[in-house]
Amino acid sequence: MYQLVINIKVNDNLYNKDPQSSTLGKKIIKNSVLMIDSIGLEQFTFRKLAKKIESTEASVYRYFENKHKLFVYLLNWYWEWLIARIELNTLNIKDSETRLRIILGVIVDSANRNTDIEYVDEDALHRIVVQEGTKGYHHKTVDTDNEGGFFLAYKKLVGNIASVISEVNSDFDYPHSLASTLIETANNNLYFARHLPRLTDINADGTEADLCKSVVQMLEVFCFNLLRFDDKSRNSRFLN
Amino acid sequence: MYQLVINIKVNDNLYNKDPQSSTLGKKIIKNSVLMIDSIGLEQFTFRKLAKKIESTEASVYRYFENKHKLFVYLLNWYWEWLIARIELNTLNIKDSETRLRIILGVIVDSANRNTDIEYVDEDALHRIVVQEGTKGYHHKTVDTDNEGGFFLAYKKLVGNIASVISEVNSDFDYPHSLASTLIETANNNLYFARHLPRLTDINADGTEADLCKSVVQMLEVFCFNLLRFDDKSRNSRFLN
DNA sequence: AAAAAATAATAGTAATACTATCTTTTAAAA
DNA sequence: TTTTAAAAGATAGTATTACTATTATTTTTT
Repeated sequence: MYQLVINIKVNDNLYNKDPQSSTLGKKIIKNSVLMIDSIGLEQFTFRKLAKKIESTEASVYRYFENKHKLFVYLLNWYWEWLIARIELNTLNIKDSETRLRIILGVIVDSANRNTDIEYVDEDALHRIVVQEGTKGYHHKTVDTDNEGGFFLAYKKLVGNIASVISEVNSDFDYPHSLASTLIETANNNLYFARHLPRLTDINADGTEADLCKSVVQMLEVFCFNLLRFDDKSRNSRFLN
Repeated sequence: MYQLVINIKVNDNLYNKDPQSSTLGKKIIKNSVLMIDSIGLEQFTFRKLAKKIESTEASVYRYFENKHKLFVYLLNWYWEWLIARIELNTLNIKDSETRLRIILGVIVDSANRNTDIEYVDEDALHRIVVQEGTKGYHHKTVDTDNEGGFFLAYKKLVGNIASVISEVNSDFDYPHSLASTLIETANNNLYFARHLPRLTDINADGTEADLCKSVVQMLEVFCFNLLRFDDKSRNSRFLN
């Protein structure tokens, strides 16, 4: 057994001063994650954060221009971390269908990890992404944010998954849409199972692990049935 | 040609005083939609709204306890309107596959409508749903909101679509998840095409109508390929 | 040991998200 | 047609948010 220390690099337009470069910076990241997880993005303020870390609002502002940028910073951290975990977990795996299956597992579950960064609670961050992730890009500033490269990591993640999808079935016309849909569907169904159960067929009565397993199973049905059906050569094999 | 006047009924836990019952109330609804569409949910405040309709903050508060409830009210309005449009457009249509096809068209496009309510700009409301819809339930108060019945309309909408899905393929195990995924995927891909094109394969270069058409086409692929493949009898027909 | 950089302490501002109260206008009931 | 009740308007006030600015004190680097 071994643990890999991953160095997560985040787009530097997102901060004034790199939070990974100092103790205070890391404290800001760590406690932002914990606080947003416990009180939600709306209730989270720099004032409350400063109080918790026994620093001052002004000091927090030296790292992040505003709450939105801090939040998008955290999302980027998550996306980069997903990219890294996908890469690690599919290393040396030749068969693209197997790789896609592994990807689905990694998207849904933050548990099966072989990485560890001391100042970020990955489970809390994953909960944040599930609960509030879409607020990062459903925002009036999305276009300028996008120009600033705030969503490059998400695009890269989707691009990577899309290329595996295309390897599995090169005839399929919507690899990017399917990739983003799989990610969003994973998060939505985890959220729905817990809060709005009539919007899903997944149930959240069992353990956390059971829940993840059912979501992965469902994503596999969505993904592979769709891709297999759309493989025109395979269809014609059936039809002949 | 005829126009149907639909009466949209919204859960009365969402307001203090029914906005549909007075001129001021209707003015609040109408201008909330226009303002949120133009400046976004975050920037929208009761103060700005009051100024625009030449009334006072206090008067707005007499109708809605807070911005969140007003927003969820608007979402309910949209969901009820979708339910009504789906019902109208599938009236007398026997074949469930055709019904599902029609549903996909209605979800994506607010244009092909045969209803009209003078005090709600449906296109603006549709844009709001696409841009900010998920904020209605991705909220710390989701559980109490849910107990108050704030999401009954969305659940009903998903339930209705799910039952058509089950009619098309009774073997399919995830009708509710597929229904909610189709709605969310429709909205996401409209949004992505306009703002984050690398997250989708749909392109937004053509007209609004073209965009909608491509999204419907994609949803049809997602939906029917998935359902056809999962029809076990059909598969075995292929396999034998 | 001096200079530079980071942080803390403190203060202040405009805007937000309300609550409260009182007066005037409008609409419904007697 | 009056009376009365409800709705709306006018005005004021509060705690919190989302910042900016300034100065003093530490900490780090040279």
